[in-house]
Amino acid sequence: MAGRPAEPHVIWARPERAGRGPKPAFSRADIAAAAVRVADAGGIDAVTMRQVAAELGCGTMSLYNYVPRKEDLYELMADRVAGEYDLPEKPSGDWRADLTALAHRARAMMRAHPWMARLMSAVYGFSPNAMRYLEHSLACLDALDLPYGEKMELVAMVNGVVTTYVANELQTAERARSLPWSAEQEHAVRIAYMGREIASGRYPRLAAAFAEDSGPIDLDAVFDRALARVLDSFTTRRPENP
Amino acid sequence: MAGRPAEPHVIWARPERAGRGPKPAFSRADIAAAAVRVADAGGIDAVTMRQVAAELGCGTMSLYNYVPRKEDLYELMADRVAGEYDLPEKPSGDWRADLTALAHRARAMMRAHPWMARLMSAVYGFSPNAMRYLEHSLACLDALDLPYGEKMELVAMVNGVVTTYVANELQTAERARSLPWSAEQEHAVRIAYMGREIASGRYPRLAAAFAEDSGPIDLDAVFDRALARVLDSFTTRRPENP
DNA sequence: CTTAGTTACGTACAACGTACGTAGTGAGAT
DNA sequence: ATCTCACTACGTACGTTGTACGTAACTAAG
Repeated sequence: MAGRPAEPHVIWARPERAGRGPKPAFSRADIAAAAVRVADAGGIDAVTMRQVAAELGCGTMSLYNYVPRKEDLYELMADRVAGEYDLPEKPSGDWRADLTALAHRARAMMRAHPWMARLMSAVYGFSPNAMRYLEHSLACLDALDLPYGEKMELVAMVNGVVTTYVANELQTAERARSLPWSAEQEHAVRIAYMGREIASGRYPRLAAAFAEDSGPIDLDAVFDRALARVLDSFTTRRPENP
Repeated sequence: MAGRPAEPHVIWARPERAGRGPKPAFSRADIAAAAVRVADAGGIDAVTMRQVAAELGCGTMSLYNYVPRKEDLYELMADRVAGEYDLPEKPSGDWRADLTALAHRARAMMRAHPWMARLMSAVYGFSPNAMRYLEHSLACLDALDLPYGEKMELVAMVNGVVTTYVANELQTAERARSLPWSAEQEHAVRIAYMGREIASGRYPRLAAAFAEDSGPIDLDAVFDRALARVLDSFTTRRPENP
C-alpha cells in the first residue's frame, strides 16, 4: 500500500524517485505534460484520472503511484504551465515596463490554456515555478523604493487584474464545453434575454450603457487600461481623502 | 417529457408557473433558498441534486421540473444571494463613498457565503438581481462625468477587486472542506514546505519579503488599500508615460 | 367530459474518484 | 548468490454524481 497517506502532504515535498524497487515508468513532468495535453484538447473537465492514464498509456490506478490525489494532479498542471515562461532575462530597470510585459505574458499564457483561470483558484499558489515567477516579479521591482509588503501588494494586484480579465473573457467559451449546445447559441440566447430585460425600462442606466455607440469592445485595450490604472496607483501620490 | 430542452435556454426566460397541470409544490425562491442553505452548511460540493431535493423534502427527479440542469440551480443560488443586498436607498452623491460602501457590502456577502466566489466564476453574470446590482452601481456614478463605457470599466474593476481578494482569503479554508484533514494541518504543512524552500536561497526576494517584520497581515486594510487605489486611478489624472 | 400538458418520482446508467488486493520487480542486506 | 521487502503496476469494486426515461396522478382548456 504505497503513497496515499492519511495526513496532509505537499506533492513537492515528496521525493520523485524512491530508493528501492523498480524504476518508475514516468516522470512527474511526463504526467504533468499528459494532463496539460488532455486539458488543452478537452477542457479541464476532461482531465480525469482515467483520461490522463490513457494519455500516458498506463492503467488508471497506476497514476496513483505518482499522484496520491487528483488535486495533486492539478498542482502539477498549474506548476507546469507556470514553468512555460521564459524568465532568464534580467529586469531592465524600468519596473513599469517590465511588469507590464510580464502581465502580458501571463495573460497570453492563460489564453493559451483557458482552463488555467479556473485551476489557479482551485490550487495552492506556491508551487516551485509559481515561486520562481513571484521571485521574478519582485526582481522587476528592485529599483522601486517600497517595503516588500507593498511590493507584494502590487504584484498581487497585477496578477489579480490578469486573472480577472482573462476569466471574464473566457468564461462563456469555456463553460460551453460542457453544454450540449454551442457557445454561440448560448450567447445569442443570453443576449436576447438581456435585450428584452433592458427594454423593460427597469434598468435605465444599463440601457444607456448598452445604447452608447462605442463600436466593438477591444478586449486588449480594456485590459491595458485596467493594468495601467493599477500601476499608476503605485506611482502617483494619492490625493488626501476628507 | 417535461422541461429538458435540447436547445439553449436561460432559466430566467422560462415562466415560473406553467398554464396547465397541477400547481407546483415549490417556488423558484424555495429552491434557491434550499440550495443556499445546503451550501452554507456543507460548502458548494454538498450542493447535489439529491441533497437539495432532500432539503426540500421531495424526490430527486422532481427537482428537474424546476431546474432543467444543475447549472441553472447555480444561477438561482447566485441570483438569490445577489438579491440579499438592501439597495433601495438612493446614492448619496459622493460616488467614491457610495462605491466603497457597496464594495464593502459585496465583500461581506461573499464572506458570509464563502462558496459564492467559486460560483460567480462558473455562472453567467446577468441574472435579474445581478442586473439590479449593476444598475445600482451605475446609479452611484451618476454625478461622475464619464462615458458609460468607462463607468462600466470602473464597476468591473471594483467587482474584480472584491472577488479577487475574497477568493484569495477564503480559498484555503474552502478547499479544505473536501480534504480528509483540517485546514490548519494543511496550512502548517504548506508553510513548512515554503519555509524550507525559501531557506534554500533560491528566492532571495521572497525570503526578504517573508523576513520583513510587519506583524500579522490585516486583510481588511489590504482590501481597503487595493480598493482605494482602483478608485484613485479614476480620480487622478495619469502622468504622461515616456 | 375529454384530453393533453404538467407534476412527481422510482429506476437505471454511465462516468467519476479512489480503496483494496495481488502479482511482479529489483536494489540493498546477508 | 540468495533473500528480503519496499516499490511499481493494475484489475476489480464501491459509493456518489448528473440525469435520461418511463409511469402514474392531476388539473386547466376545449
